[in-house]
Amino acid sequence: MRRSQAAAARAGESSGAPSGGARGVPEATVARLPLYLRALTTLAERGVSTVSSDQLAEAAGVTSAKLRKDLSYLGSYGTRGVGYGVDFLRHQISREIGLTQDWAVALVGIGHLGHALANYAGFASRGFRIAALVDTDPAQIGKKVAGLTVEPADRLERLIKRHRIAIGVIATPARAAQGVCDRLVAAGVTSILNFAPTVLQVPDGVDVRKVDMSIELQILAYHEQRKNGAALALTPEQAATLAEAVRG
Amino acid sequence: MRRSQAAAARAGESSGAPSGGARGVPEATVARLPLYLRALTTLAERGVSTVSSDQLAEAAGVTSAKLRKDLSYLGSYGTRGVGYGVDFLRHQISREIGLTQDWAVALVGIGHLGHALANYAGFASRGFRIAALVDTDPAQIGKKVAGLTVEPADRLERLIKRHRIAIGVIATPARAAQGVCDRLVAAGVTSILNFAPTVLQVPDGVDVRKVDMSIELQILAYHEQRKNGAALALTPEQAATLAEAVRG
DNA sequence: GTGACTTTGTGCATGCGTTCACAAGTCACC
DNA sequence: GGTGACTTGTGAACGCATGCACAAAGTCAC
Repeated sequence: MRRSQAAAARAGESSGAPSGGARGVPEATVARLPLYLRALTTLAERGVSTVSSDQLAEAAGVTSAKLRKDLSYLGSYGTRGVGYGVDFLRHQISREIGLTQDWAVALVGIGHLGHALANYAGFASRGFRIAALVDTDPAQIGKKVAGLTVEPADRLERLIKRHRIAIGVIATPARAAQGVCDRLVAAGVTSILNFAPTVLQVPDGVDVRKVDMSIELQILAYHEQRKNGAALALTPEQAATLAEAVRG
Repeated sequence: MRRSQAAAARAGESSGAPSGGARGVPEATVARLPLYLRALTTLAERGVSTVSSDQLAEAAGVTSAKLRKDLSYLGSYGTRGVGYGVDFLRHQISREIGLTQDWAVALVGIGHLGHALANYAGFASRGFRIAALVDTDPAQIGKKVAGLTVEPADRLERLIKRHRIAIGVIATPARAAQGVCDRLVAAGVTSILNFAPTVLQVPDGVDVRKVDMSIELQILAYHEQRKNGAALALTPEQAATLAEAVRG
């Protein structure tokens, strides 16, 4: 049975996981761990060996109380009166997220965005290795992108099995996304990162996360509208209320 | 005074907005409106003129209760016993988000990702118009990308003023992002969409949203780790607990 | 060893978001 | 005009996330 992306992702029901899973880190915390990890990496490169929750929170863009509570879900990795060991904490978070192992990723859709993703260094530097590039466009197939050959779509299943790929990235046009998604899932992929502007339907046990620039822009536009000239774009009701207020 | 991206964005304190703003649509709802809008557009193209909350919820990947509550913040735009008028609702949401007006956008950083963004059709089809392409790389400057000429960075301020740009998109490497952000803000930009893997510091009144593929992948990896072989990657504590359970 | 100081870890309160369940309203059909 | 089927809009309950405030636990100077 298929369920919606939002239903599965939001509810944090990444089922298939042993219920109760470990110590049960809240979803909101999980989403911030990569942020902390990045801040810690920056600090480590700068030669910092110890950091307080205040400093780390500042670097990660959160409050120190939130940071401490987040970290407390992982364990007691700090030292009172001192702070956190940068390298130690970095390792703990890496392990928690699962970055100590290597993740093979399939990238489907080698258009402009696919090219950008294939060449993005941020993947490789974490434990993510793009193991397969796939496209349906005959003009793309066979071409070398970021050191890999673009394969035709019908090899998808074979590639996933051979490279033990668990994560798929969809960078196709919207109309092709659900089909690609279905094939990925059928071949055994259980985590999908979707760049196509579509809601994907997946069965239980498959996680979907989406990255949607158009939606982000629209959210910004909403707030922008309220800032400048809220008066320039009034709803009929607002206009009426304003008119009343002025008269009254 | 500078505040962190997360602090400002999460708290929904898009300050600068008249406090209380309109009827006060919750932030979580605002984030879903674009989803509904997209689903409605698809339905309209298919010739559907009326839709129930169940159907629309299915298409948008949310529950019908959530959808109805979300829409109720905008007003009573449905008809009991019937559903929602597709075109009417579409227009109402568009207006609420602010898509009835044209938004000029500046795109800074014309690398692989910048190219992909400049060519992305999803922007133009909504009310977003890329009005300026800016880069520091001399090799890029002067080139035509998606019909626009790439301008040098020192023209940033002038371009923003001339085109009345309120929204900036940052697609530079991480190390350049904060500098670009500062210049955008200084020139009057009050909404920023950040693709660089960095936490941006901005003053009150400026909204920042980030799109970070590396973080999304890490969140997927976390859940993936719990699914397959949770046994393959045990923490010391988990291993101990397991061992005990087996013995006991 | 002692006292002053620093910083973590956490119980508690608060607020936001989601879900449930149902009254109120609409339509079609007889 | 009345009846039954259907769907919205919303009050109320619940649960998750955040912020606050402080005890617990450590360091450092002397």
